[in-house]
Amino acid sequence: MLTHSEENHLKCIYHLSNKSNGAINTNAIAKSLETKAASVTDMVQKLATKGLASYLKYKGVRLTTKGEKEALKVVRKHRLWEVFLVKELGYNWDQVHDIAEQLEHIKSSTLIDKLDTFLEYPKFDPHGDPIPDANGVIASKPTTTLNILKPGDTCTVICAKDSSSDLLLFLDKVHISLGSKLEVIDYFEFDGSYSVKVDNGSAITLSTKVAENIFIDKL
Amino acid sequence: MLTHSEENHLKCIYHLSNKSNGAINTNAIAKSLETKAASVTDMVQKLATKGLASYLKYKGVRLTTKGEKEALKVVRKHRLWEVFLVKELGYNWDQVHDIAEQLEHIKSSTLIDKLDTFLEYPKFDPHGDPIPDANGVIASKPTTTLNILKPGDTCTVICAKDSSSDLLLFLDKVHISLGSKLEVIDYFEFDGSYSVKVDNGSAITLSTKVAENIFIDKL
DNA sequence: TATTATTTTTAGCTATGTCTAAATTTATTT
DNA sequence: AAATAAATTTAGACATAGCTAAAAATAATA
Repeated sequence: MLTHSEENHLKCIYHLSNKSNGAINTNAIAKSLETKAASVTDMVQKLATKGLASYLKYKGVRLTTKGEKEALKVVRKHRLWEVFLVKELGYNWDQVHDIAEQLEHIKSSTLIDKLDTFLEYPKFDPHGDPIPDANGVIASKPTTTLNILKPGDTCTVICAKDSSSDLLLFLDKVHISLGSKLEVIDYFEFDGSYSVKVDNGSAITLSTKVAENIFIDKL
Repeated sequence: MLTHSEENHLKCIYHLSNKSNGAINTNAIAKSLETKAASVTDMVQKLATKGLASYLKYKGVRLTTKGEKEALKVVRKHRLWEVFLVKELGYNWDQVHDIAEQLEHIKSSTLIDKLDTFLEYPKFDPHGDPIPDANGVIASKPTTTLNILKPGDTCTVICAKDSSSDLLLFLDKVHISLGSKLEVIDYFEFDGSYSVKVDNGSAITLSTKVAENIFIDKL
């Protein structure tokens, strides 16, 4: 059983490994976790002892397969809880990180899969980051935006490209949220706007600018 | 800010104070928390220093007003999370305690009230224990069962009196769950059975025995 | 009431996880 | 290549929260 601190270090190393390749520096971890290099050294040695990381003095850390598996579990929990907080409890995506940071450490062999089912197996969190499945398989970040769709196409909304509150307010007003199902009814060459049905309801109009800023999952 | 252990001790003292009156023994707390008397002494002294409990050596502890307020916050969190786990995630009421025991320690000034709203302000948890409101006001355990209702009366389901799996299975089959709205349509003198509408759906028949074992909140 | 039993506290130890400061290694620059 | 700078590790400290064993206080019993 891993401690909160061990899980945090694993997750941190996992994230840093995705940004740069090669082993991860003690200092980078310390900065990211807002702790001190000396403390990181201790934890990293502990993770190595447990077979979760490979560590060479002065050279940096990497996760082992086992360590990455554990890191992905934490990432999965964090992102699923974020979906819950935004989709179900009505938080904004910029408010949920600290709470998810705590919820990701809840220990239970069944909880997270039940939550996943409850949320209907979301593939992305409210920031657009992919959610690992129960086996630790993880997709890449979304690249498709609404404006590549043609009339007749359908999709689900993943997240906004930029999280300016102006855009969020607009989306909220037209009842587009995380996971909304959209159907493109029409496209108008004149101004590049779209007519779109939201969750099989009434059709609304979206400007090019809006369409360019909504990440989607094409169906 | 309280630690997990401090919160656990406060909650424990709160619960024991409701069972017996007078100050609470160190030993009773230790037994309840599955720890040792010496450890409890330490924590209790700490709580006293923080103004959360009044403590006299060898005489036992009581919560101060401040301490009881904090205890009630933890109880509120625990029970609301239990409702979430049962009502939303599909756990049985005998499976949720350990998970709620962890969730109750999540720190956030907004989370629990949003959860309360999401769950539509339940008054009782799945074990029938009352949930303190945001101000710490708490009702007493339910005493009313379905069999006191007359045709035309309506109520919401609080919980089952005994949690035998037979009864739970039956209730599940007829789609009666925590928070279901029931309307008594008819009562049959012959066998004491009831005709009841569940959530404004179709009418079903409940035997006297079932009716005697469902705690309700009369509307 | 004196004695024994029980409860509670104190004292001292341990483990975890953090820190600072000093020592060491690695990297950079002249 | 030597000197300096930066990064990393080690050593030693501290706080929290738990424990055991011994001491002290209280309760129960002969």
